[in-house]
Amino acid sequence: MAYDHREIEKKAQEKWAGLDLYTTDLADDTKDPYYLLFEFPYPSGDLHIGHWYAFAVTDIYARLLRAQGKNVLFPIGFDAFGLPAENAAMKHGEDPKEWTYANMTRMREQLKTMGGSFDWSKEVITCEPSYYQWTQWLFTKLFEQGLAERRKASVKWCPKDQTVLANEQVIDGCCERCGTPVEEKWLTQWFLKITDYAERLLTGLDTLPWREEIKEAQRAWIGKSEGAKLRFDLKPDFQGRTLESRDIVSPYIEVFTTRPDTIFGATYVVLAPEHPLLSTDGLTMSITNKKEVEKYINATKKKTERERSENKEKTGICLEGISAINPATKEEIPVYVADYVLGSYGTGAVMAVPAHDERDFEFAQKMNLPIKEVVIPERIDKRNPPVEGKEIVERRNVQAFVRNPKDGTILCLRWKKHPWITLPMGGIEEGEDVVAAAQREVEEETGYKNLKNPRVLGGEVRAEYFAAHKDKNRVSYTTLVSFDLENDEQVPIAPEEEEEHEAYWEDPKKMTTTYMVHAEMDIWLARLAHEGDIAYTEEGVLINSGEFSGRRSEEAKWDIVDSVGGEKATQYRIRDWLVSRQRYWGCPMPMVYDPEGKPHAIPSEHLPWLLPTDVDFKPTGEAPLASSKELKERVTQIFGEGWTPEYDTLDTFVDSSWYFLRYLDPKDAHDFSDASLMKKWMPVNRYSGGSEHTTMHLLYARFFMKALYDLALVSVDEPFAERFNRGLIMGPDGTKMSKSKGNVLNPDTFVQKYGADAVRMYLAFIGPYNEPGNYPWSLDGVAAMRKFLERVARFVSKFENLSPSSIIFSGNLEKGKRIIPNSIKSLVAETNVKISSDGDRFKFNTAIAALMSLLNEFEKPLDASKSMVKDYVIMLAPFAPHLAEHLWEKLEGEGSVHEQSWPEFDESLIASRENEVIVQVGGRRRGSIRISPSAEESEALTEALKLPTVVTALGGKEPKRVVFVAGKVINLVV
RNA sequence: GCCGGGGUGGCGGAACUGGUAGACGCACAGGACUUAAAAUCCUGAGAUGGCCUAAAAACCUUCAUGUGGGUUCGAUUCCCACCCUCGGUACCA
Repeated sequence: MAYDHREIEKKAQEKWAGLDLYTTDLADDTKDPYYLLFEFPYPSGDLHIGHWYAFAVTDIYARLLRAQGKNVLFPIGFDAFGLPAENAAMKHGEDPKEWTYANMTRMREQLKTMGGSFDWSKEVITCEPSYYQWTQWLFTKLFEQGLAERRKASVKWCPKDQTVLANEQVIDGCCERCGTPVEEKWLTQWFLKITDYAERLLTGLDTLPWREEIKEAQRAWIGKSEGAKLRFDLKPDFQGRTLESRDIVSPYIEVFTTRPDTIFGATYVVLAPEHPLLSTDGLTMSITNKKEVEKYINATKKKTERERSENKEKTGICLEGISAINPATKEEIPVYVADYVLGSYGTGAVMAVPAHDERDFEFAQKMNLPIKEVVIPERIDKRNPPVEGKEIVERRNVQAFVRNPKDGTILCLRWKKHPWITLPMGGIEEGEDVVAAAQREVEEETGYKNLKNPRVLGGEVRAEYFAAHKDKNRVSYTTLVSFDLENDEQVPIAPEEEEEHEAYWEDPKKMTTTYMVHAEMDIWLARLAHEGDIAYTEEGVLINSGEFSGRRSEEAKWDIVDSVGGEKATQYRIRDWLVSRQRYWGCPMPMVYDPEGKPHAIPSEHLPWLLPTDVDFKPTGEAPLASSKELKERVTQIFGEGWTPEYDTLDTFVDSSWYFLRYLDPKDAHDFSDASLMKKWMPVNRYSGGSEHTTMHLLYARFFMKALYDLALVSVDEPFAERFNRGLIMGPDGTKMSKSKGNVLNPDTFVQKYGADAVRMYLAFIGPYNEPGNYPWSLDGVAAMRKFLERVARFVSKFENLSPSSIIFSGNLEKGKRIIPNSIKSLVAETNVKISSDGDRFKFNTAIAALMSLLNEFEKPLDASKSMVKDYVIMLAPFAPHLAEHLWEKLEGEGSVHEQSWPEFDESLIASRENEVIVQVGGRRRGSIRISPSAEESEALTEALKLPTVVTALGGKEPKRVVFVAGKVINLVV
């Protein structure tokens, strides 16, 4: 063992603590501020490899930035409220608070072995009253703004954890934490109105330079759709028949649709089982099959989220006795209740257009409802596009898809004067049936006369093309008809047909959009795959749509909305954020209820509103706080008789939605944070975290920031300028680490054996840190990193006790007055630049590779000076902070290596470096020449022609052309 | 299904805006040191074929960045089609 990591790590950590290196002076104006944030940990008990990956690798960047002269804020804290504390409490009879604090103590110890440059003086702990006082205060501010609202809602309930969950915490119909299928409950709960900010959360993304995949995930989560709200009047009009005034009876059904252009094809209307209209007396009185409808509704209500999503088979029931009027066609259409329509989205009702919506199509097929086509696809032929100035002829066409049942081949035509392969095809004559027309065309063009099983595959397709054989532009409306060949019997073909094309049987695999000339081919292939049973859901040309027929669907959309008296409407998929939790170990909601049951915010002088301790937290389905006598007494004492407490606690995501603001002023007893510091330090420059937080935490934090911005409490409305998602460290077996699999690794073992430096460097070396991916933990990898560090230590030790200006020449230990060659100086400069730029992009793997390469060069042997070696140690310091500190001392460096500024270098060393230029002949590499980057083409050519390999490759010929890219390549084209 | 990543040696990965594919490292093989091992150091290596050999080195040929096409003097990089894989999402009208 070349060095004793235990000793040097301990010594280095003590030295840093003594020098107080990592307490950031937030008021310091002499340096640029840089706020580097990572997601603070939950105090689960033990530091695992994932924590190391998250914190130690980010620490590299913190140290790099400091060396480069930034005033870096790199804080740490604990997201300390949460369910595991309570579960541990129930399992082992511990106190959640004690459990949590014991874990934090343990984790702090482990974190210190990491050598991270965290600023502990700004530690934030969310379960401390001094912190949650401000969580509560911010909540009351949101409440005053009308952004916190109490309402009865159908909520997701986890029967195991005995609590409600936010929509985001339900995955595949199961609880995110424990995997238990969730149930629906109808409860009065608190919501934060994140939907009010949906649009701003969406547009705000455009200004952020985040990776597209993160932004896309958020956009999808917000789920904006633009469409229209349209009214379908009901018949009979039962408005007059309302029995009680509390019924708000609308004589119409309002639907939300993104495709108002398809309204002429709406052949029925569907209500969600939760639709309020279904519980109004007026409506129920008019329904003649009331009992069956009620039965259906009750049955769907009993289904859990999971059961609904498992069984996608559509069910529903018609409301007999009433009907709706399609406002476009004025036709009377039936009204259904079906659970494929969601009560919580849009208006809870849809107009069903089976021809152009897959779900409606499926339902209509099952219920035998009419399917009316109103949009047809449109294609402009790319190979034979319409030619300007030529006559335009419209016609109705038919194409025949004739299958030979014997071998599955398809009847095709090969054109003689044009490079076309087509199906038998032609125009439909006046009054002729499409099937008859198809049959006639097959017979005329191919001679086959006996076809069976005719099938019309969907409706017409509009296409524009130039019919070269007729010298005219055509607008065709084509129908596809499929047949099976009955037998080979043929009639003679007319000579003029014979002249145009020949018939042959083609392998169906060759029937592709590129092989066949038809512009409609992609649509035909889709229809053939579904035997015509497919809804056309895209844009196209309107048909059967009254005055709008013939117009393009997207273009006529809004005119149609106007004509039926509808209005534009925007819907979002995102729901309000449910923050009530029936749990103990969380931030108490700062609310009380007056004797009438009306909620009031607890005034700030009573904050923090302390979490009671006389609580039984066994799961009963009731909030544990309801068992606290003290809480009730407290409320009575402060607010008076008849006032009652709120027993729910806040979702822990509320705690973590603003912690980065508190880091700036963690001890402030008068405010949640310091306004001037927030102005200076926000937004966070770079936020590093896991991809699992892309849609929840990140959206919540952005929402909070925007809401606080509107309250003039903060000065920017986006919290994070940059966001980098990191990957996952897998077990040695390449699978995700989990306790149940028993492949969880404790980093302490590795730290003890190889040292913290080797572990953190291995993690940084494993792959790019700026993109999510999975990296298996490899024992050999850590050992290898340790070997590298030992090599560094051995190399550096050669320079111990030498005078500062000394150099070692060619591995020789003698001192000498030698000049270091420029090549090695350039390499040092290049390494310097590479580490900086790779670090900025979070590509620590290649930065470390550069450090390794440089050491390889130093050891080759080449010349190195003591000052170069000192620079090397400074560049190594962010990656291996302890060893670098040790080596710095060995080199008689002043102070701490972590106080040194990043080595300077001469720019010209990089620019003037002689470049290798690749010599290619005909695009193939034939050698290389060394030439200055400013060299002209002629010089490069002369040099290139000296190469024997080039001479051979040219074979005596003169190059036709020379492509020369200075400093890179010269290509001799032959 | 839809949306978004990604497919490069035995493995992790590298290649900035089209210009030496495989940096750096692991694992592997051979060698040096050693009584031996460990440690350390040196060397080798995408595949294929050829040439020369006792064997190797060196040299050369061809094929190689998921598959098939295209653009280009030149493509891992750009375009089209497809396959696979990972992540997100799912009756959102």
